[in-house]
Amino acid sequence: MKKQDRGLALKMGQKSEEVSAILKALAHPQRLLILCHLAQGEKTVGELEQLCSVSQSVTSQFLAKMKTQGLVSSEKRGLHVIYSIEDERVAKLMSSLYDIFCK
Amino acid sequence: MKKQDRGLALKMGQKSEEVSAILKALAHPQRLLILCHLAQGEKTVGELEQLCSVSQSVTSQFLAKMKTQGLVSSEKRGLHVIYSIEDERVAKLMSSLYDIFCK
DNA sequence: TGAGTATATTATAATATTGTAATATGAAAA
DNA sequence: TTTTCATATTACAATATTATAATATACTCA
Repeated sequence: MKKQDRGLALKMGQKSEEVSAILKALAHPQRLLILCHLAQGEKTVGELEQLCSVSQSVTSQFLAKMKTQGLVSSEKRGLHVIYSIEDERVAKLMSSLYDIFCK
Repeated sequence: MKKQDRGLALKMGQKSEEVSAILKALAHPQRLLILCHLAQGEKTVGELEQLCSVSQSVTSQFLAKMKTQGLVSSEKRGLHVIYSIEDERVAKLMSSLYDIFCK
């Protein structure tokens, strides 16, 4: 094993709880889609429901959990609640996923 | 929404089942660690057990499932079974995760 | 104020994942 | 050929996730 590789494994070991928790949030077809749309800009709950074909309740539950995790943030604007990606690492990850799986 | 962004969302929509299934495989602290070590080169089951502090049974179960998914492959060599990453996209993803979360 | 709209919350059943313990297999060494 | 070592498999209890349906909140507008 090369020196730099040992470093990689070590750092991953320290972070594996945090990183796997984030991956778990993305590890659902419709949550992944929700984040994919949010990666392109803020959206209301209703927009996400339609774009991703997820029920009102599930959309709201998913967003609430991801907000608790600090992955997204929300802002009330009139009747609507607008969500955006809060964790920059999630934004980067979505971009990598696009590069790896969709090009 | 920009044209290129609609493209991104569309492609992600088509792929979201497959991609989220792969993410699910990584979305566990010790499986992530296993893949992190495999990303640095082939390893025996016993090596992975020790490197990741996972029981024999669980290590084997995790590897079996990831093999069924096509993410890793195995080869018997003498007494040992050696695993490696089979899906190049997983290797790329591990590398991206390192860049995003460990730098 | 009252109706309608957008979102959140709760309870719950169905299903999936996780970890443990015990046992099985199969190759190599003694 | 029996033993030992490395890995795989199985059964199962504990826990977590998912989706649905029903209800609640809270804001806006007539």
